[in-house]
This record gives sequence, C-alpha cells and structure tokens, in this order.
Amino acid sequence: MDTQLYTLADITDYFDRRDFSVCAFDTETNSLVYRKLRMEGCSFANGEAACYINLHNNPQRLGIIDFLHHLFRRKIKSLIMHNAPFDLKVLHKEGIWNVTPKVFCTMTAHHLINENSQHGLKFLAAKYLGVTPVSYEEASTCGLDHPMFLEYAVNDAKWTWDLHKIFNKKIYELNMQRLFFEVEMPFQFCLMDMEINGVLINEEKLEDLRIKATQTHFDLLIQLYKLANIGYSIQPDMFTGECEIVSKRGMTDAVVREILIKRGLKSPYLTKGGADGAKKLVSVGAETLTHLAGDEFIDALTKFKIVDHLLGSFILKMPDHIEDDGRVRSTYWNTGTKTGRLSSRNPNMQQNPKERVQLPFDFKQIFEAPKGKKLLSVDYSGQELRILAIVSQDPTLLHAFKNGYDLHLMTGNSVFDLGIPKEEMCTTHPGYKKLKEKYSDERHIGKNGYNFPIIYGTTAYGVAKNTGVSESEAQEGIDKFFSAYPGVRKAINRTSQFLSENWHVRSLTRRRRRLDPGEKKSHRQAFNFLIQGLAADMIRCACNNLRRIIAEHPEWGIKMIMIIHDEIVMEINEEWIEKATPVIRDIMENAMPKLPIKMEVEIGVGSNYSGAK
DNA sequence: GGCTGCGAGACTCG
DNA sequence: TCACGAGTCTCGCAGCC
Repeated sequence: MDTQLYTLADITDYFDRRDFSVCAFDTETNSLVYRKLRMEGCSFANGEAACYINLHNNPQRLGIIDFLHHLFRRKIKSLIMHNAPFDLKVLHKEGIWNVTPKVFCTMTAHHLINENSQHGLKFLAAKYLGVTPVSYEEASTCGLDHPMFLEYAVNDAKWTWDLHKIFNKKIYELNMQRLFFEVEMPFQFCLMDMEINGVLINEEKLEDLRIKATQTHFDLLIQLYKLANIGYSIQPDMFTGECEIVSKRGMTDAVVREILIKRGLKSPYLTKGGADGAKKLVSVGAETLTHLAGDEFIDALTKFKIVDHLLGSFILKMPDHIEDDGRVRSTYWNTGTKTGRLSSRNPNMQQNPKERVQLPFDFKQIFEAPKGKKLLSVDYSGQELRILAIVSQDPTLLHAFKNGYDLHLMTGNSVFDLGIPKEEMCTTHPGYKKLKEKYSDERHIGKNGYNFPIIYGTTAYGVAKNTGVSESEAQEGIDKFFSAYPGVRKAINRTSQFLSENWHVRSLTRRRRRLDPGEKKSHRQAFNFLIQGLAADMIRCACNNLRRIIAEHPEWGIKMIMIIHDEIVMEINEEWIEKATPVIRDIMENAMPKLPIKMEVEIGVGSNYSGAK
C-alpha cells in the first residue's frame, strides 16, 4: 500500500465515492472537553492507498477543512472508523456533520465478536494484524507535522481498514449483521449527538447545594467526634473563610471499627478479607449500619456517610466537568460492558444520586433545561420483568402483562398464599387500589425480594438476607415463585443447558455472551444476559427511531442528552411538548414492534431533571 | 518522610 | 459461596527515591 500520498488531488482520486477508513486526530492532549476539541489531522486508507493530512500549524487549515467537508458530503459508499462516536464528534466540531449514514465502527464490531476482550485499536492491530504499534506519546514527541507522526497517523487508518475486512466477515459468520448494521451503526450517531449536546448545569443551584451539604457534613462530623470522644479543633480556611474540622483521627473505616468495639456494637457482616480472604474485618458498610440502627452514633454515621459521599463524589467533582457553555458532556462507552449495556464516564451520568429519605439533598435538580425548553424523561416501566416474560414465554407472566395485572402483587400473593382472586389484581379492577394498600408489605417483598432478584439468579440465602426471613422460609418462597411461573424455571434450565453445550448464549437480537459453563456463576450471568442484553438493544432501537423523528421535526427542538439504561432524557421546546409526547411514547413502546407483549413507558416533564422524574 | 501505583472496600445507579 | 451489570472515590499498603 502506498502511504506517500498526501495531496488533496490524490485524496479526491483515491477516496471519492468509495469505502474508506478515516481517523480524525484531535488536540495533542487528547482533549475530553468538547468545546476545546480541534482537529489537528486526519488520515485515510482504502486498501489501495493511505494518507495523512496534517492540520497542525498548517496555514491552509481552513481551506483543507472546507475541502474535507465537500469530500465527506459526496456519495461516499461507507465510512470506517475505530470508535466512531469520537471521530464523528471531532469531524462535527469542524462543521463536517452530514457524513454518510453508512458507517462501520471496528470497535463496536469487535465488541460483538468478542465481548470479553479489550477493544483498543493498538491492541487489536497487534492481535489480528501482527504489528507492533507505538504509543501516541512516543509518535508525537517530534511534533504532529514530523514524518514519525505521519507514519503513526497513517497506520491508524490502515489498521482500521484491515481490521474492518476481518471483522465484517466475522460479523456475517456469526449472523450478527442485522444487529450490527441496523441497530449498532445508526446508534453511533445517537452517541455522537449526546456527547455533543451535553447537559446544562445550574451552577447557582450546585453552589447552593454545596453550601448546605458542607454545613450538614460539618455538623454531623462534630456530633460523631463528640459521641466517640475524639479530639478535634475548628480552623477557618484563610482563603474562603469556611471552617474546617481538624483531627488526628479521621472518620475512616478503621476508626469506625474501633468505635464500634468501644460502644460494644457487634455486626455479623464481615469484609471479603482481601485477595486471599485472610484479612476478614467487621464490615462498616450499609449492611452493618442497618443492622445496628438505633444507636445514636450509628444513626449519625449513616447520615454522615451519605452526605460525605454526595459531597466528595458528586457535588465537589461536578464543577471540574462543566465546560465554558455551562454544560457537562459525559462519554458514553458502547463497548464498556459484557452485556451490551452502555457505560458512562467523566462524569458517570448513570449514577447521579436520588434524593434520600434520611437527607433532603436533591442533586438531580442541578441538571436543567435551557430557557424556553423543558426536560423530558421517558423510561420503560418494568422493562426487565416484561423481558423476563418474553424470554421465558411463561403463560402466567405473558397473560399478566397483556392484561394489566400487578405483577408484584401477584408474586406476593403466590409466595404468601394471600388467596387474592386473580381478577382483583388487575390494575383496572375497582377493588385493586384497596388491595394494593392492604398488602403493600407483601407486594414490596414480592417485588424486591423475589421478582427482581430472580432475574439475577438469587438463592435462598440471598432472599433470606434481603427479606429478613429464614433460609428455609426463603427457599419455600422461591419454590412457590417457580410454581406460579413454571416457564421461568424452564427457561433458566434451558439457558443453562444451552450454555453447557455451546459455551455461549444469545439474546433475541443475536447478541452473544460467552461464558465458562464450569463456573457456577456463569449460569446466572447467562440468564441475566438474555434480559439485560435485550433491554440494552431495545433502548438503542428506541434512540435510533427517536433520532429520525428529531430530524423530521426540527421545530420540536429535541436534543437527546442522557441515557440511563432504561431511560432517555431529552430537551424539548416547551410549546411542542403536547404534540411530541404521544409520538415519543409510540416510538419508545414500539422500539421492537414484533415482541409478544407491549412495552410501556412513563413520561415526565420538568424544568430540571428532578422535576422530570 | 513523601510520592506513586494498586487493590480493597464502600458507595452510587439501573 | 451465596444477586446481574457498571464507575468513582478514599484509604492503606508496598515499593521507591
């Protein structure tokens, strides 16, 4: 392959109206900040030729970008990238946004082929192409316009091209072409959109929250030191004037363990004991605190831990992520999990804390809609349980969802032999509401003690721990659950058998998870994957369809800004909410139109994320 | 004594 | 041993200068 071509005329000859791979290089710092992204170079390859265009310190930068814009807008057959959302984002930042929808992301392709592996370009090039890549740092030491960097940059495009040849074939061999081309590739643009859009932060509310949480943290810590007889002093910060508590003994886990002994408090819960299991200590986590609740020190510590974590992990960290336009742009990682779910980083938008009963700090209110807009949150109600019904084909579960029965109450009814007539558990039955209230405890245990844990493959031990009953009672409850829904037991056994014979399982979208059937845990993971994996692809389908509607109705002003597993959050122009909501509902509920039962969504609207929930 | 890297444990979410 | 899937923070320890 000739790698010496790098004039614009050559690019036109070699890359116009064909497939080619492309790598867009951003700033020297590999910036995570969208507003600071700047394309410093771009490399191309198509199996015949490869080239690199340097834009770093290039006086013709604007002209070249304009040319690239026209090149990308022409009828390219397909565009091959490694980690497409990132390259698309860099191109978009330079105004190159309407590229062909026919993309091939080698990173996502490899994730479908081998979900247990790493997916970095250099790793894959070494593994599949037998080359020895150099690092970006090494290649860029002499500058981005040095021949050494040229070779590095060209290699990225060449290897991406070569990998795509291998992975494309493999995707067809595995019969994953529909999942890859019809679901995963359109979804790359949704990821790009979300990472570009970001979420607007109300910095005043964030500061307000910081002041309140800091005060609560301060008060609770003094209370804890007093209760534990630990010395401390209060010192003002010379710059901010805010007071700080100084003590030789911080409220660390080790100190808490000592205090528990002093107060004569015992907990049955222990830590795992390190890698070899030898260093087992009394756990000072949530389990122990719940067990010892009622003690003055423990109750204050429970509150302290909540506010300490809220401050340390969220409130004080969030300002680092806010860009100059007031928005936070998380990275969504399409290949970050083994089940096909997304993961989110810097910051992780999938773990923003909910408001707690013990402490009134509403963190989600800091995410807000810009002027003239609202935030709209759509989430699937009981998504995983509905998928359980679909995967297991259990007639009782299917009937329950088709006819609007309260499944948690149904499970409570079976496990506790409540003897409620079936028709009264239908949510439209006149007596349903009273029943729901009367048996709220049993319903709660049905939901959190059985329905959800069964999806994870829980044992009697787990149910007992969760619900506070004995292990034998828990086993009895589990047996009753499976008698009520015999299809679920059959499906679990079927999955386990398939895993033992094939060393992998596949979800309904043909997504695959490979596991060692010799490990006991694998059988739980396999069944859970059928549910979690399908749920993940359902949200992808919903986003893809939503993106089409967004393009058809620019006046609605919809921007997708967050995906939290079974939930999509978007901005929308206020005056169009009424018109758009039923369309959005329809898209979400029919993301996978051929399923035997309907999915249902709950929609919330508010001026901030807390209000939209 | 101080810095760095790493694993464990604890916490957050669906 | 015991419930699936993630990311991030702090602490404590080991190794090094």
